[in-house]
Amino acid sequence: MTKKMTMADIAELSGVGKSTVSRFFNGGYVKQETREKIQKIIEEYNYKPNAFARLKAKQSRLIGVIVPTLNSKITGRVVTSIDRYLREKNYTTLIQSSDHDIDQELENIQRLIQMNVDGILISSIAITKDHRELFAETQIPIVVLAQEYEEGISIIDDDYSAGRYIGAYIGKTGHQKVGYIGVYETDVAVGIRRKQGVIDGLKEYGITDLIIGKSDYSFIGGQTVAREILEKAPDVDAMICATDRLAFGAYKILQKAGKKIPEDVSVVGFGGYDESTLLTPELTTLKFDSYGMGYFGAETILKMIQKKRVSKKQVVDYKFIKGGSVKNYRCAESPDLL
Amino acid sequence: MTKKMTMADIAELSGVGKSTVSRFFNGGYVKQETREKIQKIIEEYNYKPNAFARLKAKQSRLIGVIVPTLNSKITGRVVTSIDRYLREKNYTTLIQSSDHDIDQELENIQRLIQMNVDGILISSIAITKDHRELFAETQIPIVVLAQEYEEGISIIDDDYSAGRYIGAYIGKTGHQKVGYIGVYETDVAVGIRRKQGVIDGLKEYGITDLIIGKSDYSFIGGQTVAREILEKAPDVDAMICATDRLAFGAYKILQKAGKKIPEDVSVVGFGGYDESTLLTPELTTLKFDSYGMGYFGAETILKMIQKKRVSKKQVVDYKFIKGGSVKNYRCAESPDLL
DNA sequence: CTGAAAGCGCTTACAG
DNA sequence: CTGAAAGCGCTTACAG
Repeated sequence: MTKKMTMADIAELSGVGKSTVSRFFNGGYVKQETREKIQKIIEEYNYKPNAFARLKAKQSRLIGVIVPTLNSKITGRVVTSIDRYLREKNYTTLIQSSDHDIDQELENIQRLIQMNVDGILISSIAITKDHRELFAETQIPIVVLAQEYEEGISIIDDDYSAGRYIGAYIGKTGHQKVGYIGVYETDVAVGIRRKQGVIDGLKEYGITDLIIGKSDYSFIGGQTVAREILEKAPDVDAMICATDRLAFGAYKILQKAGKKIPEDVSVVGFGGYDESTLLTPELTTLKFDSYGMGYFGAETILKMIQKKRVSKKQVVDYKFIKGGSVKNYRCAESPDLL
Repeated sequence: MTKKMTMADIAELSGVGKSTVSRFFNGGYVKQETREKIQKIIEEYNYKPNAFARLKAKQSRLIGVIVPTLNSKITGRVVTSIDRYLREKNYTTLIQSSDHDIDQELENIQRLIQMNVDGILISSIAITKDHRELFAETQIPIVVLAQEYEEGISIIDDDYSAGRYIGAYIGKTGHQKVGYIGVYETDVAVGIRRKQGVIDGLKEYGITDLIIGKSDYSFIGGQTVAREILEKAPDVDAMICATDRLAFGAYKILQKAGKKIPEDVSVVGFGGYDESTLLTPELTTLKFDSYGMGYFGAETILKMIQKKRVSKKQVVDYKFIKGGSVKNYRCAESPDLL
């Protein structure tokens, strides 16, 4: 393959028409004998068809994946999972990052549409009116990841239920003064639903007066809000953090302030990063099935392409991970009761 | 844009020929007046040309980026940086993950070549004979990231020097029995050069007898090797880890074994992840400039496309990050001397 | 089961 | 400065 081979070259070398070579690749009728001749040439020259030249094809076998950032543990897991699934099924994954910028995200959507992808998986931090308009205009199947999307298909974490679980856990263990480090409400899944779950979970145990702060998704942001909470409520005895990374920020600030975790302040997060088990004490957290989200997302988009039936909304599982960062006030001598 | 617009549509709507619209996008001669007419229609319909239909174009304005995994902090930084630079310059980044599989990586290279990308940035964990053959066959500019590539252009971390720095640091602080948690030697940069630097740095201080273990890049791998070292040399007083993630594994094992860091065993890594400052004690480590690597890689590939001169090898900087995981035996009362 | 021909959405000499 | 025409590497009816 010293020069780039084309389908015409392969056709000539194998002594067949190029339509036949095309059919060979797209699963059309080709006699076994012809098939073998083509196969031989392809292997000899290591030929791979140019996926982008399939201008007229109904299917491009290209799937676009849009992520808010390439810098996140969770995103890494989701995309890895998608890519594995799709590659297995002979699709090519086109990954685009929006770098937390809505305009860039909209641009990415348009670009992928123009690129004639067969489907788009989008993990957005917020579905805006512009998104809805773009989605409505196109025929291309779209699956929204991690955010609920009423007008279409989505795969979501069970944010409300997870939040409620954690809220109840903190209530049940006898905490009194609770701080919440959340994210902005443009992110409906995490900023609203997860938070609401936490609030409702706490309410079950009579805790209604919590201190709520908001942050972006950064380590620094977590620190800033933790500091604010500590100033407003020096007697805070628990910090619930919308993500593990925010919890990392809380750890940092609490340590600096000379507060012991969990003796003085309990900390809990959402995420279940590997690193969390290394903290002292290990972070109590809740792990969403990110690989599952990627898997179901990929599976669903392929089903949609094949016009199969898919559920409007699929909810992926989560798992509670008990670390040592939450104190049990109710039952100090047997903390494993919970 | 209820249907997909084509250049022909835009041409018709603006009352010009489609060659003119094409020229508009590619910086050819277009009269100001005509330019405005086209501009107006484009904005109205929010048209974006289909990057994949530029079959005949000399330039596709597509740059392929191949990474070993999407699951790494460092890779995330590098790719984010590349994507920002390229987007700024109006190029589209096509990210492909090899998922630590050489065959998949080779496939990715071929696929990108067939896709007619203008250039390829490849961060490989190993350059094999197959790589060299593929690279030699194509005319497409290629920049290798993180590995030295004698036959071409590369951007590398200064692995030897960094290793030597750390080795000398551990020697200087008076350690005696040193374990090294490295990676396999197929990864020349980390598996060989970084290790050699460590060995030479230690030698400067008379330490020649170290216990060397090898691992993949995983948390679990780090644990396994740390355990082995501990068995072989219960009196080990320092563990040098080829990456922070491996150091995390070492922390885990040492904690389990009841060894205090750094009183009983010092630990040091390479990476400089944010999380490392959260460990107790904070991990002493060395941070490579991954954003710089992405930036220089992107800059270099564009220069190559424009047939400008580029250096064969560019070395990105590193920074020593002093945590609290290394004990200074030489001068225990003023540990900040170093 | 196979090939010639038209067409996908764009770019590029070329003639004006 | 602009447009008609040919061509990029593929796919798809269609006729055989």
